[in-house]
Amino acid sequence: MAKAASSRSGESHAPTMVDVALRAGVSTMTVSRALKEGSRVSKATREKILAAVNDLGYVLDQSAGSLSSRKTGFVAAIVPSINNSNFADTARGITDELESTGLQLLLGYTDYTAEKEERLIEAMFRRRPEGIILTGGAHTDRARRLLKGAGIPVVETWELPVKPIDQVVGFSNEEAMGLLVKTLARKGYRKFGYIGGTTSRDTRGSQRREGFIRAIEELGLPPGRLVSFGVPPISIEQGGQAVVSILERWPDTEAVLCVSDLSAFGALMECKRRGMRVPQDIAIAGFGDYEVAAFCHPGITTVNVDCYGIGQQAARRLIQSIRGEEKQRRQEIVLTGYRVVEREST
Amino acid sequence: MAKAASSRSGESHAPTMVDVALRAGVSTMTVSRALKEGSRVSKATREKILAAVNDLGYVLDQSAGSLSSRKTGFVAAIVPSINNSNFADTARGITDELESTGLQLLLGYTDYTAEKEERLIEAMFRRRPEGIILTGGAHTDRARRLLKGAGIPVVETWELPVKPIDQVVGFSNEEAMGLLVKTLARKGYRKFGYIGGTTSRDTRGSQRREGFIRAIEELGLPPGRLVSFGVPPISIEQGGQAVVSILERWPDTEAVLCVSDLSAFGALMECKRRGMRVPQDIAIAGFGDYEVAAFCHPGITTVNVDCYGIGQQAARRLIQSIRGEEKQRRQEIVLTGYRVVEREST
DNA sequence: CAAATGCATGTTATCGATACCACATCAATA
DNA sequence: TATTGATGTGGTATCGATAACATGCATTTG
Repeated sequence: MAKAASSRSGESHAPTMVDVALRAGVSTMTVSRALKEGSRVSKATREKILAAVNDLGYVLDQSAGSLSSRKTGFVAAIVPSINNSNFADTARGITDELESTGLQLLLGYTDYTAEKEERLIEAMFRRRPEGIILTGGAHTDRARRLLKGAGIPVVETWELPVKPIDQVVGFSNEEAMGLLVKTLARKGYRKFGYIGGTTSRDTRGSQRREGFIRAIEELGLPPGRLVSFGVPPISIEQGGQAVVSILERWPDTEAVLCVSDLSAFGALMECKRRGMRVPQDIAIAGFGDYEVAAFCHPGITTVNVDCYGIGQQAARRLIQSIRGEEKQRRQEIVLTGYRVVEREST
Repeated sequence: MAKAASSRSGESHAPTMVDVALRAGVSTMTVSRALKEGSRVSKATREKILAAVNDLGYVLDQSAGSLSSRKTGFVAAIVPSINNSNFADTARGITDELESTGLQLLLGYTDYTAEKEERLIEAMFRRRPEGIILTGGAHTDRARRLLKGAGIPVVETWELPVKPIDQVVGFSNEEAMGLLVKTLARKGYRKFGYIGGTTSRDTRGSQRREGFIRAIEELGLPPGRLVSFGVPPISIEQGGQAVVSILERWPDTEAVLCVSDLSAFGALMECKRRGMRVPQDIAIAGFGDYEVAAFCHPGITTVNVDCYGIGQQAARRLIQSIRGEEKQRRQEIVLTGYRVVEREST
């Protein structure tokens, strides 16, 4: 009645390290070492083991490994949306940077809500990631508590939070938008409109809006004409609707700045559809330097942000903190670059 | 000299289920049940336990749980690129569909190479996913072997592989492109150009190209003028270069079809930059119905694909196979819809 | 030549949770 | 009253790997 010997090759369950060890005639410990980089196993033994692994089609079980070694090999990253090519670039930067380290990315998106972020953080923490990368500095109280209590490095990206949790890799959206206003003001534009929401959901958007307002003030220009449409992210279509709304209320508007290139593109296309000349009748600028901004006609003036680099650097800092002696110099802020790219739309 | 009792509250390590159990005055088994949906624990006990969980800031460790229950709660998905909004939509569909089930997505991208896909599959299998969703049917031999040997449901998406591994959720790219050709032929276009690569890297692209060629033949039209530029994915910029190349070699081309809306958009903008009228001087059509195609001016005629639905359905089938009695009717093929969307560019 | 060192490998005890079975209650039924 | 069944809870073994320590053998060194 006893359970039949599990060494029977006919068994249907997936092979474990024990099976490999038996077949190679060594202990599981040696198998474990042979499959790990930089452990010392004699060449002959390693070959025997690799042959056994191959024969059996064995695949290491990292769940078991991480329980034992107390290292999961996971890194968590949370972005507002993966349909946004800016954030997709950041995710790519993270993934590429992690690739060589053997760390694996757990990626989630919040749809721009702090509540979903909180739920994601909680779900991901059940996987015991060794570090986490977040977009922005707006989190629920509970999320903050979780993040601080987890004892893992945290990197906030894409902006400069007032109260950073740990490390930061980003730039001032306010300054960046201010720079764009100043650049256009220098070209002679004076009556500015702005398309972009106020909601707390998109903190980077709000910061850009603030930057716009402040720059207008500082330059002593006529007050900006602000319009917001829908919930973030503002789509191409909404950009088109918004520019119409601006032009109806303030027909003398000379330049319209948008929270992102997508809304700028929508505005641009709507203007062309209406037979307006850009930039002669109205100038349009965006933010983010999406691919579409460079290749549409006319090209859209925008602010280029190093999206991929943000991901790369965030991952790099995380890896350092994970690998490092943990007594790492935390609290560091890495500023990433941005620059205004002038094109034909202004 | 003995190790001090580990029940000391001053301990720095993260709390485990034992800590929660001690604090709530129950066994770990009861804690485990209390934290799991649909297990029977008395209301009073559950509240005690949840209070303890809260006090200690306890977070369940799923690595440990999955080792014990032999269920990891992971689903793997592999797409060619996450910077492509079509595939991002599919990833969104998968994630959204998984959300309510407690399954978590492991997402990876191949950069359109089968080798990277193989490496990803191997890396992901170390996490013992309960199912896997792939894009396309082109895999290395080793990848096929891994996939078949894993004993988990596999869903191939976005096309109809000749030799499916398991389940399929997709459509015929060949037919879809053929339909586009026929639609335009019906409008009177006869001299067609095509922009899109031949490489085996992008199998969907190759299938669309085949569909183009075959439809031209079937309709008895003058042979198509084919141009391919660079490695996939063909960018906006390359679309612009390609259309120039077509017009130089075959100035009388009436309509240009592109492997995707991105190249179509590039072609469109390049034409406008050169002062050509679309569609009067040349008609342009794309594939994929990206947001940009709908809102650029003129709007681009294209083939709408249910990207999000592909992800949703793939995830649904996977969930059924995972939850189901495993003796599920496998080998099923789900056809997802597509339709030609005619806009001003043709 | 004995002692010391280094390398390759094996042994044992976990990591943190859950499956499985056992058992004590208590209410409903014959 | 005895029997049955439903319910809530606990005890123990175990999932598959690795850390930490132990061991055996070969090589070096004074």
